[in-house]
Order: sequence, then structure tokens, then C-alpha cells
Amino acid sequence: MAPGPEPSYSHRPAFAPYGAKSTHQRTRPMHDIRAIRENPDRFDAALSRRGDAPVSAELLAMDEARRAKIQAAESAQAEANKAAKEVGAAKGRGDEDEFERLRKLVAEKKAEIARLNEEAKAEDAALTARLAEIPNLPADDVPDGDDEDDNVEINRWGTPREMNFAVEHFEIPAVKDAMDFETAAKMSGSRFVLMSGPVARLHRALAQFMLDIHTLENGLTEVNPPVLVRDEAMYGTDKLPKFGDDSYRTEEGMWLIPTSEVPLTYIAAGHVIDEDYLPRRYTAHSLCFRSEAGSAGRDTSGMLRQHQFEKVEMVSVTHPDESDAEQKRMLRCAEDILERLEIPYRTVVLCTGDMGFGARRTYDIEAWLPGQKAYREISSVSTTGDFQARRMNARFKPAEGGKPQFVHTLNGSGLAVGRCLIAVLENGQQDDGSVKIPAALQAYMGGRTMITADGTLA
RNA sequence: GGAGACGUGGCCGAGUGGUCGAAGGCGCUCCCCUGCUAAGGGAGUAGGCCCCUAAAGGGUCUCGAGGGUUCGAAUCCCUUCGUCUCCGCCA
Repeated sequence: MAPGPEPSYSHRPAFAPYGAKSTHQRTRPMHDIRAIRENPDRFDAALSRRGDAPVSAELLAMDEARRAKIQAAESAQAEANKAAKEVGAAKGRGDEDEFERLRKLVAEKKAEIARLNEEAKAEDAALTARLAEIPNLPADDVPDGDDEDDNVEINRWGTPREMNFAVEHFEIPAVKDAMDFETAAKMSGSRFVLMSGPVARLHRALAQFMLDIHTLENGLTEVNPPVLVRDEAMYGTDKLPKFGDDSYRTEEGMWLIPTSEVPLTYIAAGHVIDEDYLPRRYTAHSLCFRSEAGSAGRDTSGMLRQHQFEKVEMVSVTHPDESDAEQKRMLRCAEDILERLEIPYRTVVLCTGDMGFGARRTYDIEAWLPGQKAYREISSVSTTGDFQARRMNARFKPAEGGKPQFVHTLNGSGLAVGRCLIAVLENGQQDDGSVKIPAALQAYMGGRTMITADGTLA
């Protein structure tokens, strides 16, 4: 897909027909307590598949306490309301004695109601906070397992090229000078890179290429979102409260997004969307920032794991019945990019123990890196079901009528640009130290076909 | 940074102490009319939570959020968050 005259780029606005809307509301639970109440064993069984201890007994006890308090508070309120109405009537009749009596009664009730309300609120908040810490439940078809060793390969594409001369991306002669980690460290520390010349351009070309495929061929709406977001957006996409340490926070209290999944998904927050406006499909190319707090010592050389990187993200907001099919569609969109770039890959479905906090099911795509002689993650495509939607109160109005229901949200990388650059460089390296540019990318590189060993485009 | 305005239901938008969960419009659903590519008429249409439940029903809360005044608040006061406008500054 060369840049140039655009074929049908049917654009639907990202937000219409629902306008911007403030969602500053209290934290909402991620799990449906009523579902837990109805089937606590099922809830615990699902959690245990993730290796987590059962919690339903604790939750139900909290829920019971909460409901008792609510009932007490509400019936007291109902009494007071009834009396308050009679106060008005007494006043109307001119019955001063009765008026005074009732007025006093209402005033006395007031303190009791306030106390009961307080207690009910506290119970409710406690339950909500507890629920917020519990991860999503795995989908039934997700394989059981403890860690990445138990992930199941479901697809493999391409054959790694024989190359006994293969080195890692930053060691390739054509790349060496253009990927400068020392200079980056001088200004920013470790896990940063300063790219220049053809490599910087190739990196940019990759992002453009991916974005063009997704918008022109896959029907996603291009979005250029903020990369600084508020607490609510991080909560809504389950990055908070548990994973604040992994992200950067400004002195003003804004968060640097760890992925544009955050702003893209949060578009739907607080809205009731018309059913026929689903699915919503977004894509964005953005910077991402991660503190990599827990990964000291891992992938320290090269640009595989950086504090700042670029990613083309895909996000879909769907009807609950459509989300499984949508996830497969997104997976294909991501795999297709690698196929066009002629990079061998394999796709795995993550086992229960390896999935992220908010995921119901996750597919990882791992690209072949000749320099490491290993498949490494380059994309992750997850469905969260209604997990995030509950959290950010994103619903749709069923076409056939009835109450609004939660939408499903999905996200996937399509792809990580920096890691994709690594894959292109390592797979394209030649025994003379040059790098071949994949045909699909050449139009984005001024028609050039390679980076020579001395680092020039040719 | 200085000054001001505003924040209402799926959407838009009235409403400045009581009869308002809330006019009107749009949208949507159902019905009627119409024989033609559209229009007209009628009715209905907020959400959360709790109880009950087969269904129905009942209670409570919600007009950004929290608190206060009052017999009574969307309407008054305070705090807070957010949005917008003007000025300043600036890419």
C-alpha cells in the first residue's frame, strides 16, 4: 500500500453521535456483585484458574453487610419522608401543634438517617474497592497454566531464514551508528535510544505503513489522542489502582499513557451508545511510556524494552455478542502487518496464569528475531469483555429496546513500532552487513531497497 | 497567571424555593392515516441501588461531585472537579 491517492477512506467521526461527556464519578466496580451472589463457586473457580485464592465468601459477607445497611438507611428515610409530607399538610391545615410535633420528629430522625447513610456508604465503598483489586475472569476456552511456558501456539507463519551471520539489531553494521544508546543515556538515562538517519526514517515509515493499512484496508478510524491523561482514564482501563508504579505521573497529577489503549478506550466512557453505532474501531499511532519498574536487568541491551516507545494501537468497542469475533478480526489485522513485512511469527494464546489483569483472553504474536534466535512478543490482542466498560460506565442502548447494557472493549497492538523495527532490521540483515528493506515498505522509503553496511540508503 | 460564565434525561435545551424526575425539541418504539419514495396524527420512552418477584409492584437516590441553609432545593450558600469566554504569556 503506497502513499498516494486514497481509496475509500470512509470516515466516521470518533465521537459522534455522542458528544464529549464528563465522567467524573466515583470508582465503579469491575465485577458484577449480583453475578457473584448467584454463583459464587463459579467466580472462585474462574479465579483459581488464574492461580488466585477464592474471595467470594469474603465478598458476599461484605455485600450482605452492605445491603443490610442500605435497607436500614432507606427504610428510615422512607419514614422520614412520609412524616415530612404530613408536615406540609399540617401546616396547610393551620394545625400548629401537629406541625410542631411532626417537625420535631423529622428533625430527630435526621441524625439517625445521616448515621445509617454514612455506614451504608462506607460498606459500599469497601466492597467496591475490594472488587477493583480482583482481576478479570478468564474466558472458558483459555488454557489453564501457571506461566508463559503453558501458553499454547495456535498459528505459525513463515520460515526463519538460514543466517549464521545473524547478530542483534544494534550490532548490524548498517544500523550501528544510527541507533545511539550512549547519547540517549546522556540526556535521559538507560532504556532510551536516539535514532538517526535511515533507521529513524525506517521507524517512521513503519508507523505510517501500519496506520495506512488499518485505516484504508481494515476500516479503523484514525485517532490522534492525548498522551497525558487523568486518573479516571487510567482507572477506567484498569491501569489503576494496581499498576500505577509502572507508569509515569507528572507533578500536576497527569499520567503519561503506557499505551494508547487508555485514551482510545476511554472515548466511550460515560456514554450510552446507540447499538447501530457499534462496533467502533479506532487506531492510533502514539508514544507510550513505561517505567519498567519490575523488569530491572531484563532486555537491557538494544531497544527491545524502552521507557519510551511508539506503538500503533487498535481498539474496538463492540456489542457483547460480537467481541469474540472482533478479537479474531483484530488478531488478523496484526498478523497481516507482519506477513506483509515478510517477518516470520507465531501466535500463542496466553494461558490463565500469564494473562494481564484486565484480560479475559489474550493472543500474543511473537516475531522471529534472528539475532536472538527467538520469537519475541510484538503484539498482544486482548478482549476485556465488559470489565473495562463497567469501570468506565460505557453502555449501549439495545436496538430492540430495554435497559442499557455494558459494551465490550478490546485492544491490540498493531504493532509495536520499535519492536517491529527490530524485526525488520534483524530479518533483513545480509551477510555483508547491509539490511534489505521489505518491499511493502519501500514506497515509504523513497523507493530505496536497502540500507548499506555503512549506513546509507540505497 | 488575571477576570467572568457555565455544568439538567440517549442528544439538544427550558426551568432561580414547593404542585419537578424535571417543559419543549430531536432521536427511538408502537399504533393510525396516506398509495408513494416523503409527510401527517396519537401514545410511549432516564438511570443506579435495595426489597419482592413467575410477572407486576414497592422503596430510595440521582439535575457534575461533596457539604450546608430550609418544614421543603435543579433552584440559595460553601467547597471541589470540569468546560467555555476574554485578557496576559507562549509553541
